[in-house]
Amino acid sequence: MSFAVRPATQQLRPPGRTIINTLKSSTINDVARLAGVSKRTVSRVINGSQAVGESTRVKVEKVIAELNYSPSPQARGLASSRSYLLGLIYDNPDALYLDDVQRGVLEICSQLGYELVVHPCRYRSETLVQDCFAFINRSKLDGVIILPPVSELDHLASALKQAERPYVRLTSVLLDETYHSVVSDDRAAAAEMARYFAQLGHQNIAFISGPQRFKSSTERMEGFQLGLSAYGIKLRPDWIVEGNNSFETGIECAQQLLSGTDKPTAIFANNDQMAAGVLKAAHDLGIKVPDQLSVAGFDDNLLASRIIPALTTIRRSVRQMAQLAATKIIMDIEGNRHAAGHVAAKVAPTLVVRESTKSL
Amino acid sequence: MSFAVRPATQQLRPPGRTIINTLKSSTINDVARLAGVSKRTVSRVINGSQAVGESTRVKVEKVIAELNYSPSPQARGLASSRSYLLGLIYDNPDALYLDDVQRGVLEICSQLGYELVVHPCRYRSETLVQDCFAFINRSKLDGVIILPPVSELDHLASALKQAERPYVRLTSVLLDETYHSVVSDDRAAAAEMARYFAQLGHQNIAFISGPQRFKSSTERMEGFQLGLSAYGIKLRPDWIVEGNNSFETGIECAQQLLSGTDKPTAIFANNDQMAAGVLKAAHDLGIKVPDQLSVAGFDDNLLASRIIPALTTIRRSVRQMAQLAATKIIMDIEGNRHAAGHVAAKVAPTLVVRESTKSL
DNA sequence: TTGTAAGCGTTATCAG
DNA sequence: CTGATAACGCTTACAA
Repeated sequence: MSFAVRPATQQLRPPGRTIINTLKSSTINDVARLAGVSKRTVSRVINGSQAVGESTRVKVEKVIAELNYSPSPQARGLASSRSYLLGLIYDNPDALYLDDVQRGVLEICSQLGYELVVHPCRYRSETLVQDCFAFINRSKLDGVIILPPVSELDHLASALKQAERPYVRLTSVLLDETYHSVVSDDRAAAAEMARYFAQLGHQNIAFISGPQRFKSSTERMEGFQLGLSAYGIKLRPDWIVEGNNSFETGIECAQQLLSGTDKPTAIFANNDQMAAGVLKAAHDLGIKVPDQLSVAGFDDNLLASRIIPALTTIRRSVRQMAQLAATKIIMDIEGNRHAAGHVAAKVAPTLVVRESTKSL
Repeated sequence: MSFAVRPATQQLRPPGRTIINTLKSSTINDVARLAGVSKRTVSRVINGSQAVGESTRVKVEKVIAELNYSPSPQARGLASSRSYLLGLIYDNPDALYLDDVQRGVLEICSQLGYELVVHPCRYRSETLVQDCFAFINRSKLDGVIILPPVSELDHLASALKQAERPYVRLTSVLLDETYHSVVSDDRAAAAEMARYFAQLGHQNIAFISGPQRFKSSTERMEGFQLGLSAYGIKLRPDWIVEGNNSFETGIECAQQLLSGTDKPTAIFANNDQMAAGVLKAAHDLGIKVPDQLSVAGFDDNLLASRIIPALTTIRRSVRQMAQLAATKIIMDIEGNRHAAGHVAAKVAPTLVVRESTKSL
């Protein structure tokens, strides 16, 4: 059977037509028929098999392009038990972080033909593991990317490992093989903040930590303490208070810290939300920031640059971490675990100095 | 062939085992075999067909529960050309809004057995429609939910309509059939803000609009003007300035508004981001908010309650809108377009008074 | 290098 | 009310 090749003058058609063509998708059979080869050969071309003659490949690719053909992920999945779907598992109150992650992951996904399915869940749920597996199985996800703090749950990870389901965890300390991990070095970042505070001349420094059950919290706290100790500064135990990362607890912790007779001259909070709470409390107490009190946060979320005074904070390149995670997981899915292990696993956050800190 | 029904004493097993069971999912054939009926009958039960004997149904359901069986969406999709996947199309700079939407949609999705696939896109792209269709076709999405401002693009909607692909648009004015729409009444909300300003005694009022190409911007502006006119107040033309909804343009617009000799005593901005910019500009100019200037925004995003002074603003129940959208689209997908048209299509935003406004 | 045929787990058709 | 049997669009042994 022979076909006249349609000239590429599609511009002349009404735009609606093109769209409809795109909509009613053709199948592998159409391609095979038009190219005068077997299904199997088309399949080989689609999957980039080496065992295809150059001229055959060109011919098939041409037909594919003409037909605007793209294989059905459903049929593909059914036949090969893959779905070309990645899952994103999180229980994250920070919408900004989440959005960054999604964009980063999607940049890679769309290049490699995967889609992203989102799944908020409850970190503290008894049935978290079951929930996640139900999610994964329901849509036969090829793999999942897990965001903190859920990513810190070792029992989830080991269940995934046991089930041989590819996964990558975004964490703030290495908890798993490098092909399962992308970590932001929160410890080093907090140490850098300590150094900055010390060089500003602060001695009386307070720290508002996040929940101690989160690794990210302990990493930041320890990094901060370590950094300070290099300058011979030690945090007073009563100037270490714990919040839950919310704006409200930031206010409460700050009130506690700033109510005594001797007050700290600088406060480092575990995240920007709480730092914003500190700003609020200080404002209400009539304490001027940064003149009487320096304040810093962690995350560099939207708030940080909008608030008055703008927050000195730590910026993590969440987007980049997400890209790395997506790259790794797709490599793993496609049988390249070894290579995935060699993709960068650690991202260094950076200090962003704004208006909320000042030398003594 | 006959099978002893396994007693339901799964609790006795080690928990790991349960998970693995859950992972390796059984098929419709297993269910059919164990229940001693045909595949077809199991399929009927799954899909809630009426044409199944009560005793048969019970028997099958029992086996399904025991096996923890759930049908493969891939196979289902292949056979029935449905994917049980919903798409979310947006080009939204506001991560908070996006997160709210996702949560709202997912609450409904998970109840009804659908998953959500996300797709950021570029509002201004020439190839937007093609991009969206490629996205839809690639994963054979059952339908899409479109967020503003992309949702305002009529050519996208009509292409979708022509292709008979279910969709729902979240907009700020009714642009489509009610089964294709969930709208937040921004006009009424802005009018309420006007009333509030007027009752506070303000006469010299300025407005920072969003881009006039967005319906949401024109709706809010017209609503505000209408509300004001009820009190005999008219906006001075030079006190209507246009920003692009960013913090930065909020600053610029405010500088312009506040640099003259006679200044407005109140500024209403099209969104919270710009209102935050106004706060910043006022602060830098030494103008006290709310003592010398009242400021209000729109959205009630995270920023609004964290900033100092906390912003008076308009809260939209985004979550609820998202739920309605998901409900409608699933009804439409499942052939119940008529019912979808009768689900509430309009959500009323509400005024939230905080610290940034004050009576004259 | 290429093709044939047998699934993958559902739903749909059409009898009974 | 129930059950064979043929799709659905693709991959994968197994040949050729």
